[in-house]
Amino acid sequence: MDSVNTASARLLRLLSLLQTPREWPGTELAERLEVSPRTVRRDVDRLRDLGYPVQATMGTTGGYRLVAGKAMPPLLLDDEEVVAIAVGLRTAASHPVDGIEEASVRALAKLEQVLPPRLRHRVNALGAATVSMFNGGEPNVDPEILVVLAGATTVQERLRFAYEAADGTSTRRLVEPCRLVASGRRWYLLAYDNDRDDWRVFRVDRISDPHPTGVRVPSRVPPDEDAAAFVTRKLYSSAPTYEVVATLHLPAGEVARRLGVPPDALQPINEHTCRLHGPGDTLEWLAARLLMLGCELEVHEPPELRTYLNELGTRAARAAGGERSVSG
Amino acid sequence: MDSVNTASARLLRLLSLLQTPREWPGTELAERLEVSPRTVRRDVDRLRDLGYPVQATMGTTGGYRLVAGKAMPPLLLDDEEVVAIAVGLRTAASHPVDGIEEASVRALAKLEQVLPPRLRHRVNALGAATVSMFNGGEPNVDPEILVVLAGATTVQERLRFAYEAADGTSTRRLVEPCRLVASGRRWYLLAYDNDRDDWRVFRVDRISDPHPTGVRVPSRVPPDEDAAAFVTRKLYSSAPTYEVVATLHLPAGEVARRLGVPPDALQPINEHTCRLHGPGDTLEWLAARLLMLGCELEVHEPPELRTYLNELGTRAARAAGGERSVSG
DNA sequence: GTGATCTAGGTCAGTTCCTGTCCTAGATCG
DNA sequence: CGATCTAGGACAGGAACTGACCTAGATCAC
Repeated sequence: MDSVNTASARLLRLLSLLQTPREWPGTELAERLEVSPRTVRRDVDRLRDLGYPVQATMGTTGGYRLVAGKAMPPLLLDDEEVVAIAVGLRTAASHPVDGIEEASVRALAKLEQVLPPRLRHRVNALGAATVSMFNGGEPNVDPEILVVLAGATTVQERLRFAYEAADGTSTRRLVEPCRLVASGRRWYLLAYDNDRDDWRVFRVDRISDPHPTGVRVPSRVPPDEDAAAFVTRKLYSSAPTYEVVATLHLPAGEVARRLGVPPDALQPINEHTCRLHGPGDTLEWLAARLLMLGCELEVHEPPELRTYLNELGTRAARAAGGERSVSG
Repeated sequence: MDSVNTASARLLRLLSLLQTPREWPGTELAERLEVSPRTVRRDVDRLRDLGYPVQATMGTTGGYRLVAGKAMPPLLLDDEEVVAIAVGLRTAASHPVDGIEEASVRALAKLEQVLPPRLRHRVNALGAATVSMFNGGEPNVDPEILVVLAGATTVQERLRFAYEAADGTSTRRLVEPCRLVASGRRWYLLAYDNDRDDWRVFRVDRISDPHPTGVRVPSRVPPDEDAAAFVTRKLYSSAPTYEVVATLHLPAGEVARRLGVPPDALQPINEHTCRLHGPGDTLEWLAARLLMLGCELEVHEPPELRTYLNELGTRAARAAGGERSVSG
């Protein structure tokens, strides 16, 4: 049957077994792999030579197990685990608030490339239902599109897509993608626009129907050393970004832990109060983050946030039935 | 140098190359792997025999690439991708709102077992700062603890930990873990308490300092067929869980898409209005989800949510400087 | 259409490497 | 102290791998 390539296939199966969080006696491994215990010992040696540290404990209750080493071994995952990882990566990519956005998308691209269709369906079904609480009216980034863009960027392949401008008009673009950058809660694509013969920054949530042309192009030198800096520079002129100043009636340490902001964004005022000073992307996001701290606070800047909080407050009061409650 | 085990190691390297989102001509693969092109073709055949579909395109621009097949190939990830996955899984495990909580934790356990120390540090540094917006006063679940519990559960290994009861008193427990269950936004451990000689349900966020004893115990038959059902039954008597009834001034389809609730939780009232009827775990969570829809709404049940919304509304208004603005 | 470039795969000989069966040594636990 | 496990050397037969050379078929650029 599948008796092909016995040695390599066995090594992979052995790796898969050893990744289970338990100890495997050599005899049991020999049974499972249908070889002699001596061969198991040799296989373990082979894995060690490959750089994967197999720890062995001696004595009656001993056995083998894979432990943390210098390099990551190939991950052998079952269906459900793969789905869990894919869903996690999708939400992480849709809500870039970390420092690993590009890596998330790369990993997602790598994973989706080899994701069996049945698992892809499950991921889609689950992903649609997830963490949609963030997009308070904001258009969300489609992970599928991100994956396509990331692929085209790493391969340096010409790309065609439809782009909806701020005024609602839609145009078709032909670009050479350079880098995918996350800023705040949004994704941006830095690319050279072949029709306009200049560098452009595209908001990914306005890109639809991306289509790799298959044409690979030589790497064009980006306009600036740091792509992220270029995107930021290009964007601060047009996209609204808010600079928040607020007084929070909560210890600075507590706020730092809960909001995960850099330490220089917080100035302690006294033991129970501190001042927050940092950037924000959307009003909804800012308001939710601040209110869910659960403490008293005063927002000083920007005025738009104060307006929004006022509106949110009245809406919450109306939702609670401030005027008249519903009859039963 | 590392010329050990040429065939197997080469297969893994080939897999790693083919997982990159690009096309690899056979000659280039031969160069990279330092074998003849004929051997590359044979290696590709081997991979195909192992079940990993290598797609080949012919012609001048042709080449090999790994595509989606029936089974997942071993994932070969670089450092940053691993960190991204680990962070994504941690947040997913801390906020179980999907249907794949157990799989997330299993995958996380598998990954953390072999995570090199330097990567572990990066994951810790990033994970601490992430998505802390959710825990509006609620104690958060420590992913590390989840991983330990999951490991002990799958291995059926006795476990010792400190447990803080609702009244604040802390006791040490010795249990045989049976299953880890996610319900709402919380994690629960179903286990047989060896001291009390009975089944108990522990809230994971109240468990600290878990310690596997290394003693493996035969699988005890759980009290009920379905562990989740048992946990639910045990919990509904003590833990507060809310049943929400609300009218939302937004089309039912839009709400379903944004909230990700099951279809039977929504009844369309008219074209622009629908009624939501579903469970919720904490008031903060419910309020945030509903308010971030951005639409007008009325909450009918539970009364606690209406009280909370009222309080939130006044707090938002105060934050906006409803009475008097700050002097400049 | 023609040629270039790529995948696909058969055959064959030399050689490497793998495997199972012995064996002994050392560590650990009850 | 004995049982149980890992660790690893020696050896012989056999399986499998590799490179070289060959032809066939598909695709694309010119």
